[in-house]
Amino acid sequence: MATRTRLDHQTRQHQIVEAARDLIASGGVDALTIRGIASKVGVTEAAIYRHVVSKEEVILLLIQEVEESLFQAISRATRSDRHALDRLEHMLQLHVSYVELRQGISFVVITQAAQFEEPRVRSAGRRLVEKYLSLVSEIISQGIERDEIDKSVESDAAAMIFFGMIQSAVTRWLFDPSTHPLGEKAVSMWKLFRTSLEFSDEDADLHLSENVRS
Amino acid sequence: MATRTRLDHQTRQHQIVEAARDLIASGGVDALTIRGIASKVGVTEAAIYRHVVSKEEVILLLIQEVEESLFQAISRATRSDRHALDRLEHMLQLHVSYVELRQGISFVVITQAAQFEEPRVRSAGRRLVEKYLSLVSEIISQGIERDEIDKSVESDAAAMIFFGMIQSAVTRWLFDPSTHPLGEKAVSMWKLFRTSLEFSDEDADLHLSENVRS
DNA sequence: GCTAAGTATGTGAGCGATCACTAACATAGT
DNA sequence: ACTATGTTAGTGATCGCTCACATACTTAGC
Repeated sequence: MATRTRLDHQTRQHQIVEAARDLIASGGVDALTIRGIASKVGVTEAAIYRHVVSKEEVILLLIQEVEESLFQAISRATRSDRHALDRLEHMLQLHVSYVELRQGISFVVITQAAQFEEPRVRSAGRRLVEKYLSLVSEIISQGIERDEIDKSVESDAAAMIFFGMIQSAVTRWLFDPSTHPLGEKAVSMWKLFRTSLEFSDEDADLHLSENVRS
Repeated sequence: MATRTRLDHQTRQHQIVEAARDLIASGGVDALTIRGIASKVGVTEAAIYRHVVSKEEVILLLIQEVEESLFQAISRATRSDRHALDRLEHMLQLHVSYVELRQGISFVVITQAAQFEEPRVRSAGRRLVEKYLSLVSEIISQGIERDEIDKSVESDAAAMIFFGMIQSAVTRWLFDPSTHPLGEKAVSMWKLFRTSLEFSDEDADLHLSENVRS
């Protein structure tokens, strides 16, 4: 028998989450099985349960991992103190790159969890979506305070449109990646959407001078 | 034993699709089983297979039914010859009402089908999404021709944002219907989005944004 | 420093539940 | 008689999960 490799708890858990991510990315949620994870990790099914109490925990860990890596990926855009519109544009671009890199399992996982029955999975998904929306909404609110975004804009509605742009781009991209490149669609949508955040003409002179001065 | 009721093929197929819709609406795609359908229809499992060759056919019939009923529901908004922006607003409102009435199984079904493996289900989902986007895009193009919408608007990008607004509203609503009423969210997003379609003093707008942001 | 005990990580086998689907047979409607 | 619509009773596959047992690694007593 080949030498049985023994790895510690933490490493195995990490491998499990990674395997889970791969399985979903390649075969959808239906493909996420303990058997499949065991096979990918290279151990038996029972061994998986040494490091995870249930399939539900795998999903929760996966959502947590998605949350951490996504916010890590887009953090570069959020923590700068540049113009709010630039931050949003950068954030959109980073998010799109993240989805491409991870084969679409960021919000796909979540929206599917939306109608899962397990209450914990459901609320984990909801928390992630709300956290994301809050982040976008916050950037917009700051932009309004700094007179970088029109003050008539409702930040919550704007955040939802932002979120929706990603959802629609990803949906189409998942159906046919080659004819609907994520990046290009995102750019053209952003080009249009940003016009609704910018100042309208009536206040143009006033705000222009204010911004230039500062 | 109670008298066995015998119904014709067409009626049974209709019952099957309706049962499938209910099952998904209440328990997600995982809840869609032939057993569940049989139970809801009130016959045995084997009887279902008298009217449908496979579970895949049930899904295809369901997508077809969603397509027909959705386009029927929003047709009132599209065939009028009113202002393009009014048509879009009306369409959004009708679509939202439709989703509420049908408990969210319009695009939820579809986006989940996006990562199904079955090629036929996949392409049926894609066809529906593309058909919807074409409809919205067409309205916008007409609006541009009639000088009702700014000619710098890319109709495809605008259609995707429109589609995304529905997706994000539904996603949030599915998580928590009471705190995120579909109609209200749609209205506030539309209020914002329509400003990017309306005419603006393009030259002024363009120069303003460039000056401010560089 | 050696060894015995204890613990963490593995395996193989299998349990009960559920899935989509089918075969053999029954009976209602034409 | 014939066909369409049912039923009962199963099949094999797969699922999440568990149990009894094996072995690698860590630690404590001497």
